[in-house]
Amino acid sequence: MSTDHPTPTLHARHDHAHCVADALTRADALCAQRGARLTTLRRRVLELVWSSHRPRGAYAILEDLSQQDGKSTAPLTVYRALEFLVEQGLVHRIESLNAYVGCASPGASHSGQFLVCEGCGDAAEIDDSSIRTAIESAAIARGFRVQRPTVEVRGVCKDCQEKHP
Amino acid sequence: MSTDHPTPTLHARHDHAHCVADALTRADALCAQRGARLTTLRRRVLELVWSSHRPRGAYAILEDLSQQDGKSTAPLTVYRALEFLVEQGLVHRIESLNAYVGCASPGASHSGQFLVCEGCGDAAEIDDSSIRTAIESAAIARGFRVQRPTVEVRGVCKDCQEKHP
DNA sequence: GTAGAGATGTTATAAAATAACATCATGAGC
DNA sequence: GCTCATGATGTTATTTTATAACATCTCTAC
Repeated sequence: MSTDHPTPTLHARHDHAHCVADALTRADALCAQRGARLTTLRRRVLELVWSSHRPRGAYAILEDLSQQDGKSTAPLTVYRALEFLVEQGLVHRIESLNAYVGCASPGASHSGQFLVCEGCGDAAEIDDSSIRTAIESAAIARGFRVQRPTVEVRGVCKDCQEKHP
Repeated sequence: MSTDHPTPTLHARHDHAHCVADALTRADALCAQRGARLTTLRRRVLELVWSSHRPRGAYAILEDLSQQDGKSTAPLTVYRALEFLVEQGLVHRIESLNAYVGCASPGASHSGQFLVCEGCGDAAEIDDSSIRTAIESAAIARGFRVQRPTVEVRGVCKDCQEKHP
């Protein structure tokens, strides 16, 4: 499932280096505050997840990791790091892509809503309260107790629409 | 990932045989109307998907199929049938489970919203207009064109809550 | 009846995820 | 500082999920 997207556009114009640095700093702070151990490996995996705003597969991250180190790493290593990062709310898993993406606002709510562009592959995290409450209401109406809502909307982002009119 | 759930409860009380027969009849009608070929194989796979209201993995269906026939079937056979059924809107894929479930109202809208119970494993399909419009509005606000919204809500259904208070 | 499209069969392989167990590192308590 | 227990990582093997490439069959339209 190598989804080769042309170029990411959704966030094309921003200072991505800053964006990553920011994410790492917030992760450091959050983990310190919680007494969670953001080890070197986990931090590196987090950085690799953040290397773009496109969800990345575990094996893609694995490759990066292996390449950086020269030696090859086992899948489990990456999966374990990802598991930790997801638990800490630093990374989200995009179910419909079997891939992972950095969380835009760790520490906060976490409804897990994404607009996934078919064009560029970017996944924009949103946190729309009306979606959240609509889901909650629908569930309550059926006596269903919500634990983890997943919203993944496939479509085409603004930039990609402009490119291909 | 063998999610062995105790017993399905969400739809425990209904006449499931009737439920399946109904689904097959509607599928026949829809495909006839569209000129789509609901072959014997595809119909059998549809029936197996409907064997419960729990999403079933492709390989589980494959096993059933092989067992029924004595001879073993190839995965691709099942995947191709499922692909057809999903295209026709007769079956939905639950992304977060890598599994398939019969569509409650084929031919109709198809927003693809599910309440997935962690207890019994049942996936109740809902079609809540306020969820649909909330997603649509959120997308529009960001210039995003929606193609396929996916909503999969993990939680605990009414019956399972009553069982484990 | 025949051609052609679409459906299925067959074999092999890729991609994604986990299991079981060994070893290593870190930090709390002494 | 040392020790031990806990948690993190390494290693090897395997399972689960999904697709590729190509051959053969089977309907349907003509």
